[in-house]
Amino acid sequence: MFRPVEEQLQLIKRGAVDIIPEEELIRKLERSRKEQKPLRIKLGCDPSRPDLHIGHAVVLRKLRQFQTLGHEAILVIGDFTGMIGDPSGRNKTRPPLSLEETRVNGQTYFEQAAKILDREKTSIVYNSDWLSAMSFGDVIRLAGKYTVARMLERDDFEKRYRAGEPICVHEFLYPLAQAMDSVELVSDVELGGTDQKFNLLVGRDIQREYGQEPQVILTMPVLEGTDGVQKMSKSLNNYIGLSDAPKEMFGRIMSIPDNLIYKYYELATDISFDELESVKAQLQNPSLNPSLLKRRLAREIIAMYHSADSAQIAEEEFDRIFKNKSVPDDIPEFRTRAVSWPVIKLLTETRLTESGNEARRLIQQGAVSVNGEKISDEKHTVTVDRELILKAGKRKFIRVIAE
RNA sequence: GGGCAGUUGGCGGAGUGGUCAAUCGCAACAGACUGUAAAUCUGUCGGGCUACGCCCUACGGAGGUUCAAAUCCUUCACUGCCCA
Repeated sequence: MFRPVEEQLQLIKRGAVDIIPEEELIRKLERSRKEQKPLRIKLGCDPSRPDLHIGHAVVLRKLRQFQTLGHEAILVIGDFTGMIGDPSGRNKTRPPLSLEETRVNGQTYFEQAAKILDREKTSIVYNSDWLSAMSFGDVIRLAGKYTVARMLERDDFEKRYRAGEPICVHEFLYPLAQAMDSVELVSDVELGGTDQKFNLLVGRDIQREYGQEPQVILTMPVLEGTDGVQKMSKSLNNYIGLSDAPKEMFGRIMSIPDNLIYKYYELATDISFDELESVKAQLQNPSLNPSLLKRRLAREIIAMYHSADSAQIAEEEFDRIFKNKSVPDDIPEFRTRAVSWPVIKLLTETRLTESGNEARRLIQQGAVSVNGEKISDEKHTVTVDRELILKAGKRKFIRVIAE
């Protein structure tokens, strides 16, 4: 049933940053194979932002690999911890959510995660099930097992503390709560991004405190967003969402900087080791246009979450708009009875621009056109005969139709 | 409980009575160019307008001083640091 340990290890290590400690993982794998008993692999997720992107997918895909190897995937929806607000990787306290909100988000989360995981073989658990049952006394006893100095070892806590930024006491409880999840689930391995390393390690200590064999931790790199610098996240608007339409995905992938191409291939696609090597070699070849590799990357990713066909359609659409500078297939419509429209009014009314001033600015910058003809006079009046295409900037179009 | 410092536009961060819709950096947007919605360069970046000038709203909240306040005073809220 289980493949040889060496073979398993090769797949498990792909892309991983840390496996701590690796010998323990090997021991666990050996035992699992001998006893024909799958390892329990835990992945916690934060339901405060339920829109998954390919950055989340990196670690979900790792969980999927464990499933493929026959191990048991446990997805912990942090509905309870969502109420605390994990400050990992952020320098600010997050606003807490209500339990209901986190439950709803958790469901949404799973729906999207199911694009990657083997739906039938994934256990979904909500940590409010056990955490909300803990009494204040339980919590104090738990808190007694860790020290403030150790908490302050965590990089972001330390930074915030030094910078004189607020750290609330409840934030210290987050790693402990997450550790209790591991105790409750008796996890063998816990996955996470490198930014989760501290939390995962606390899990080991607390499991030991509760008389369990500590979990092995495995961290995956954090994927930078389309800006190429910051961690992919929705709030920075540098993400590629798993539910994004193919066209949207294509554009966003094309906008990543060249130096991220390899990383994306490595962490976000399933291409083989050999192909990865070939991508690396091609990137080093100065006569080869990197945009070709980006195109292929975009097609690979879209094929995973949509289909190969929609990937091709998205690529054609991309060329039509940006290479040939023509109008996309389906654009929003605006119906009107009025025949004469001052351009500025039409731009604001159709929501192509936020304000009149913005409309004026765009006209001055030569970004506005009607049926392909540039409008340079901000007092211009547009006559809506039957229909026309209004364009503001390179990505905003609207079809204006006379009623 | 006491003392000190702080709260500025999406973010970071200048500005200590008029010349401040607020230097600068990042992000964003536009144009040019290109190998792509990369990079680079240039410009824009609160709202409204009868528009090279005018009006409105805005520098944590409320009130006050003043011809005039982001800038001074009072008070409330929040945050950090130090002492207890």
